[in-house]
Amino acid sequence: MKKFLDLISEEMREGFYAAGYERELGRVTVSNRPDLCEFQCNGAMAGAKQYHKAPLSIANEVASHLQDSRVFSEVTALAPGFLNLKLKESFVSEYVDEMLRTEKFGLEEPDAVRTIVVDYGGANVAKPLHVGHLRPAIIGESIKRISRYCGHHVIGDVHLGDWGLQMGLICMELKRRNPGLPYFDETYTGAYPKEAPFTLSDLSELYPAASQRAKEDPAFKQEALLATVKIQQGVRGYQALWEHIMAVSLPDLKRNYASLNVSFDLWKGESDAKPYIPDLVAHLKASGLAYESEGALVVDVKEETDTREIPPCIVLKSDGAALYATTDLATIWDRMKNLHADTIIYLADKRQEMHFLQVFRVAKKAGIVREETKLLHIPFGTMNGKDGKPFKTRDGGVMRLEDLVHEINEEMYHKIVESRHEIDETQARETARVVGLSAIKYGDLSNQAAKDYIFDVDRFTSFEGDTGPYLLYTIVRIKSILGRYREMGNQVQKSAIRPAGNGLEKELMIQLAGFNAMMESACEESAPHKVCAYLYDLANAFNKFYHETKILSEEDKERRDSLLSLLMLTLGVLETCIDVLGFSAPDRM
RNA sequence: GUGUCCGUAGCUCAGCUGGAUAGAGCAACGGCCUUCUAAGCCGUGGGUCGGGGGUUCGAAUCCCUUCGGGCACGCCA
Repeated sequence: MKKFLDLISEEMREGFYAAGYERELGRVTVSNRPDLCEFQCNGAMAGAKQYHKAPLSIANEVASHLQDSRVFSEVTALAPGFLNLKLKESFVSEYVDEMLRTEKFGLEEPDAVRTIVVDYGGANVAKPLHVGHLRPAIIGESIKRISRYCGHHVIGDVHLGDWGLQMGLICMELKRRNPGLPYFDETYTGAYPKEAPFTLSDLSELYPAASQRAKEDPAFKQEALLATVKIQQGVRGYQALWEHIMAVSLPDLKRNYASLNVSFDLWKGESDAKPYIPDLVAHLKASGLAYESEGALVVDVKEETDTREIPPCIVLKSDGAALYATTDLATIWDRMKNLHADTIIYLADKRQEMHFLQVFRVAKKAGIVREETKLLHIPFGTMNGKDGKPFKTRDGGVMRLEDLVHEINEEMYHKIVESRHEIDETQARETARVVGLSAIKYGDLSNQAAKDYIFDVDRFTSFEGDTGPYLLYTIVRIKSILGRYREMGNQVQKSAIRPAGNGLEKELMIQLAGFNAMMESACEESAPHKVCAYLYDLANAFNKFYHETKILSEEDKERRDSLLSLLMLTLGVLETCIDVLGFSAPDRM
């Protein structure tokens, strides 16, 4: 289906053309004065200069040519040259009626289907997931779902951080505590134990300890760097330890991501890029781009138009070890060769902007990707506490993701039990989980990704106003009406949606009509927060309508059927939107 | 220092390809449940859009400048 606003603009363009002006001036936008009109066109003011005429007289001429429009019920010219528009009830209801009967509510398939790889930005396997991992997981999941819904071929890759210095640090901290372990004995040739010499909670303590020590003790850091090289070279004992770390971490990571309703098509990591590194390095050398500088292998990436100094991208460290840029480049190599990616989207902290700029430039210059391949870094801001400083728990540590989810679920559970005494324990727990997830995800996604944001548990657990639970509540209300209608012995079916019976109904329809345009732009811009804003507006429009309009007690059968169909459409659109955001609604709450 | 992002109501944020009276939510205050879930709806108060210039018929939005903050700037990720 054509987009609603495009249809309206087309009509307006004809108006301009009929009055003797160029069509392009007829662009229509949503009104910013809802008290005056539903839509507006500012083309008369834009065209005033070009035609040497007063904007108001242009507007008047255009308006006079649109008096018998099938789209507009009212076209009013107003000083200094606004065209204020109201739509015909029938035009709106016909569009919405067609949405109800069209696949994906009228969202068209893309002109070109792209293969999009979403890189969730590498949760570190060296430590349990903490609240800092919330954003890439939630935003990445949503971008994946939005793109997929819009018809693209999308592959989500968790891309674990499993090959860097953090692994070497853990090994050395372990060695410091247990020097006798066979992994560190290079003459040892026997089999290594099957069980890891540490548990998950050991791991969560080993890494911060090692990281701290490395800062204070340069010798320790040197050892860790060396250990990292050994891991990368596949030295037996270190390889075995690496496997232990993975074996201990992975189940926990999977469990945590699952609890967020986040899933991946690929569970790859930086280490999976290993096989492509030799080819990559050879290619960079052969192409003449890579050269040795201060012992390291680097590629220049600065460009004429740069407004600042862009340091060269280091491809291999002077000790021969791979680093972040190496594995990222090799991973791009892999994704181009084996996945045939058209677009790669990276979810990573905005502090990594320079890194991605360098990597992307090397990939382009070296022809690892095609000229038209899109490499996109979605930077997100730092998560701060209420004091505006990086978020810490009361005792100064990082808050584990698991604890946050638990805390929110508890809060939701109490709320549910409080309002519905008859509900049984299991059901209340399950509903709490579903509602809690909406609170976390919507709370995160409704903020613009790139900004720093205040992490406030109180805000996440509140359920009034612009929150996930508010949206679910709206959905539950609609489900409840449709359910009641079925209980009365009726079948819910798609009847004709007839022209709106009141202003609030019409506003609801207009909101619904904006669905396809919104979804397309959210996809184009990788902007889940646009879906959130739309969802909130739609839920608002529905709740206002709901408050004024009795549906089941409507006497006129045709009108009642029309209202029920409008409800079905609203429900469908709302559920589609929350689905692409990565959460779902219960039947009751 | 250079670059970059940001500064909008008491708090958290929208709005930024220039448009008419700058919007939500929270918090405060006041209404609405015998009627499809009140996690809702309606209303009141609250703003020099950091400051100053400029472009324009028109600027929160574009340009310049200034102040304040975050972040990044070669072998971490």
